Amino acid sequence: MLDGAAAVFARDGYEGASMSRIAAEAGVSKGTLYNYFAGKAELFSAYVHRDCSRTISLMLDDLARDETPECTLRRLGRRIIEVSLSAEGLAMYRMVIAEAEKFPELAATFYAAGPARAIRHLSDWIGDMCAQGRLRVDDADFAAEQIFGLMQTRLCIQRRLGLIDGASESEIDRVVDGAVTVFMRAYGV
Amino acid sequence: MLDGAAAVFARDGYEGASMSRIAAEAGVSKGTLYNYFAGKAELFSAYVHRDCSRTISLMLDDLARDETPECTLRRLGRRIIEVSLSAEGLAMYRMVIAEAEKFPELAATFYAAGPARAIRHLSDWIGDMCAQGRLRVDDADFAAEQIFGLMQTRLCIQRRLGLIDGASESEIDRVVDGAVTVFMRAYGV
Amino acid sequence: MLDGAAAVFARDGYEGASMSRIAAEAGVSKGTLYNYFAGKAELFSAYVHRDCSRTISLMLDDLARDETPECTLRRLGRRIIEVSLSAEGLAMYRMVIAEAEKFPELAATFYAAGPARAIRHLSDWIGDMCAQGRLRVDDADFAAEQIFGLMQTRLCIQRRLGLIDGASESEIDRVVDGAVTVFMRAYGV
Amino acid sequence: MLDGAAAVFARDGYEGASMSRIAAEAGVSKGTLYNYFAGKAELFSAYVHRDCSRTISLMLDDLARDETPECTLRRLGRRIIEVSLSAEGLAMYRMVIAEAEKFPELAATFYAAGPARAIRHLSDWIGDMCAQGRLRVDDADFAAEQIFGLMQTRLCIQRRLGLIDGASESEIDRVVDGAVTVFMRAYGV
DNA sequence: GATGAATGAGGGTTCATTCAT
DNA sequence: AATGAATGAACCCTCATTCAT
Repeated sequence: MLDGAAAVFARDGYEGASMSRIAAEAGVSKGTLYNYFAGKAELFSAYVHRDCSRTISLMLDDLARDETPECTLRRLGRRIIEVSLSAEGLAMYRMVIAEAEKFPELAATFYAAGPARAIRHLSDWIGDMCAQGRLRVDDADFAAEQIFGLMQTRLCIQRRLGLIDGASESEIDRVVDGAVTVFMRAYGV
Repeated sequence: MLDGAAAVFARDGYEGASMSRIAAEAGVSKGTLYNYFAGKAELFSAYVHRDCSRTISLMLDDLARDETPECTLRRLGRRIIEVSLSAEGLAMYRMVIAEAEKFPELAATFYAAGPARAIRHLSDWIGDMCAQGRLRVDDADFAAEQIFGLMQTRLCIQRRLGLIDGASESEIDRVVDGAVTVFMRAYGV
Repeated sequence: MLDGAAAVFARDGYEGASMSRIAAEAGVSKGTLYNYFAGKAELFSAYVHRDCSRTISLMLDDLARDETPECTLRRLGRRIIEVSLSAEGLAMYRMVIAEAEKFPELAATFYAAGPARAIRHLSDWIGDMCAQGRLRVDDADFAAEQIFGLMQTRLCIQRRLGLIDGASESEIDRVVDGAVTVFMRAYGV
Repeated sequence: MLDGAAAVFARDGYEGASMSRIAAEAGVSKGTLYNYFAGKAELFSAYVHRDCSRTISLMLDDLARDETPECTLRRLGRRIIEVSLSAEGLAMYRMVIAEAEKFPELAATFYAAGPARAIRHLSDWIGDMCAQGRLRVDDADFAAEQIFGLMQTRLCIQRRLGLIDGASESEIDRVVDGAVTVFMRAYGV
């Protein structure tokens, strides 16, 4: 049922989605939908809560640390970009942004599950690197956000606007390499 | 009439806006609205076309170049952030992102009027600086996008998610200074 | 349009009536209904306001006074009963009673247009009769209400419960005569 | 289970009540409700049948006769008014009146349990009084209905319309005394 | 015997759109 | 050129009812 909601919400957005279509997509009756969720808003909320972390957490799984700083940055950067470009990540971003005024709590959830987690992860890692004398950073949080910003360049912007449908490995690498280069020049020892 | 549309679309989004409310806001009848615009989609399109450049072009006006590179970067960076945080800029971004699938042409228009213009401007400036030997940059376009990305950090992300309602001068300066510092360390001579 | 509402409300009651049926009965679309009335409640209110006085005011028109007290009482009594037994009067009574909690204002309107008017009329007339020395009444208002109560006997009660569908002239006369007899014995000089 | 139905029906009326709320109020599942009652109509019917006499029979209990006629009339009159003003009596009256068309049998039940019983009781008593030479009445049934009508004055009407929420002892006494006075003047020896 | 998940028809309401005036 | 009355499809949601467990 949440899967049906996911499909329709992702395709039509919150306002554009109709409970009828969601019910049809889920293979249940409208009545059943309302037996499980108090209304459209609650269904939307449940869907975002479930898929937010599910989708975005792919970003941070299995990130080993025993590598060179550049390697770690590259791997994480690629993940960030891949998630941002994925159909699910894109749909989630669009909907949460569009309905942020109406569902402030969902926006907070999205931020915590996605950007905030990635940034915190990066920040911790930067702290480690500094302690090991491999980076020189004053404000680790801020530097982490900068990496994040550098990754959201070109591809992510254009994808969100529907100007591109995806990106090749080499295009992603180009962005990642550029970001890592800038970062290391700025903060490397 | 487009002013009425602007007010309602910005407040309610595309799906949430109703032709009735727009007509009321504009002080004309629904019939008149339809005499000038074929339908809601076309009205939306006309509104975005007009306000896109109008809002976003504030970003680039009066940007003199006879300063130090840091000064120029700072001024432009502040502009970018201010527009992104402004009510109009935010509303436009949300709507265009949300409806990018349905109105691909509007997304292209938005991109051209906003990010693309800023990036081209930056790119040209970077070319000049390189010619003057004050910067060392291989791919000027890419570097320009990186500046843009570094500016969209922290404040812009949170604003789009409704987590903050604005930012103080000093918060903006913090982001701008951080971005300029990283950029100059990476690309300064 | 109010005529359609009247027909459906009278037949199905407020809760039982549907805007669809009213629209069909009125020969307009549901949309048109909502162009004229903000909602079901307002339509109901408009209908009651219009038909309340329209229906009930038949009760008091053309009541000349230059007769014997008995004659006047009889004529008015017959009117009260006739209205109470009429299809319109009955439907109005049922609906207003049923929805009094939800539409207190309508109940007040109904009371003012119907019972209160009849009672005030009677009270004034009783005052005149006392001044002429033809009746001896302490509390004219109260005596008026008593006449009203005496008229609502047997036929009205049974009609409201659907136990009878109407009454013959002689049945009405029986109630009226009984009421007038009791009243005159109690208050006549 | 009938208690739950009683609470909800009395509060929301027949149309306004929902089987879900009744089940919740009764603390059973909707399925169970349908195991015991064929549907909403039958449940309503069962509720009215049970509570009709239960509520209204308070009217006639403990009415001793060994008093003066005025005393007896007063006691019975007070009872009639009290029941009519009570929350239960009022709710029952409203519902039965509103749904009389749809549930003619219930209206008959209500009439038999309430007004008819009171009237028959009064009629019998009037017969006794006549036999004892303390009253002079031609048509005992009709006179009984007149007493009933005289009691339903002022307070009952206004209560049914929601114009008042109850009445003080003295207000009730006023109505009762007035009714008894009229009746005794009309029919006393 | 009791449950509660499932249904689908219908509820009131909104809305983009049309068209005669 | 401007209007506003009219439409009907679609909206979200509620409900009486059924039935496998």
